[in-house]
Amino acid sequence: MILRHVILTVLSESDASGYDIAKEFSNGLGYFWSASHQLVYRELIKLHDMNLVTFEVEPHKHKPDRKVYSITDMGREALLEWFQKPTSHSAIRDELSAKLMVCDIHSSEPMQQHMKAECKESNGLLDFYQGLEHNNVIRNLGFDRQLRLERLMLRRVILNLQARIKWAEEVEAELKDLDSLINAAS
Amino acid sequence: MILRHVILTVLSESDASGYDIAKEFSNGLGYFWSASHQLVYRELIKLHDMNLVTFEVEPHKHKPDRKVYSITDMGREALLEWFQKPTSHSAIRDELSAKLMVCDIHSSEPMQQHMKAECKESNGLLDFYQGLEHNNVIRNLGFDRQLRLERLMLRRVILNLQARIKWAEEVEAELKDLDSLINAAS
DNA sequence: CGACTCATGTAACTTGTTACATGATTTG
DNA sequence: CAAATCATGTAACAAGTTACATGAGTCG
Repeated sequence: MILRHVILTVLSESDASGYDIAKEFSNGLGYFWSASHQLVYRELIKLHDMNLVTFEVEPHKHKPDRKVYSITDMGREALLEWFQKPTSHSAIRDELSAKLMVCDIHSSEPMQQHMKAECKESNGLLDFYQGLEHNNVIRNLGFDRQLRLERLMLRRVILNLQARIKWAEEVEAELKDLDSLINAAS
Repeated sequence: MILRHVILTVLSESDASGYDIAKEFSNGLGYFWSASHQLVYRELIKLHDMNLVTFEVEPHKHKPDRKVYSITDMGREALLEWFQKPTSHSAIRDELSAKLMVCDIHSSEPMQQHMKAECKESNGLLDFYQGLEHNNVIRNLGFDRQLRLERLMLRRVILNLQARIKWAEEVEAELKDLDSLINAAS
């Protein structure tokens, strides 16, 4: 549902092949959505069935043919309708909290390891995205709308990572304290 | 995969029917995971096929029979194995960021409305979860392990909601600024 | 007397993952 | 000479949603 609209948004900016779109999920789109190439191809077929996109085959010598997709007027309408419709919170599914619950019946030691790994990984990602943000701010000397929107997307990721790191630190400290009580009692 | 282990964790604490477990997703489990009753029943069948749980039918007069599930030793092993295994970051999928991208080709006005709604909803949830946290802290006069773990789960939700609210505020302010530039130019 | 709770499920569908397949061209 | 890039897909599976079905008991 949402992936379909992400694809329509990409096609609103310029025509593209399934391959091009799939690649974008490793770049800019990857800030907020992920999808494998298989899924992209499947969704493009569905979008075509719904008359929201058309395509033309572009033959290539020495390379596979490309199917270049374009958005239709119906596609543009569908995109606008989705854009204006209220957004509901998606279901929470958090594996680390699920594992935290296991600390009630097992030693919390593995959980402390998970928290260390979470800090390390999230800090690595945070550095990366803050690097992109820094870069974005520098490039945006004028008032480029696209750059400013890109920055807001980066802000989302950054704020989320900071919250994850803070949580991991809190949990690690608290679990250490919990274990020290057990050791003191024994 | 994860739902299966959440169910095993519940059954580690006490035996329960599918109905009981499904109901827990509206209570404590709902802090970090969601699942419909249909899905819970289906997963219980799979867990039974894998010999990770057993069940006994408890007949009831005037009420439907209950299938009461218990975890097996194999189930306990499987749970411990999952608990100790490193956790990978789950794929990012954020509908609001996806809609933000549409602001590049449409008026940002609907997005500002989405941000207002997001603030309102997240603030409502934040109040609710902070109420639970307050309650938890008050009850935890001793050093109850379960209560302290519950509090950590609440911290996850709270930190995440605070990040969401901060982002929504930043986006709303920035989009207003973006629009004022357009109006000033015209 | 209508709605909610208790308690189980089936079935169709959607969304996403993983493994496999093909085959030419470019790069280290 | 192996690996990556370009470019398309099929097929099986896993996970989650939505709609439907049944039927007694309780509460306002």
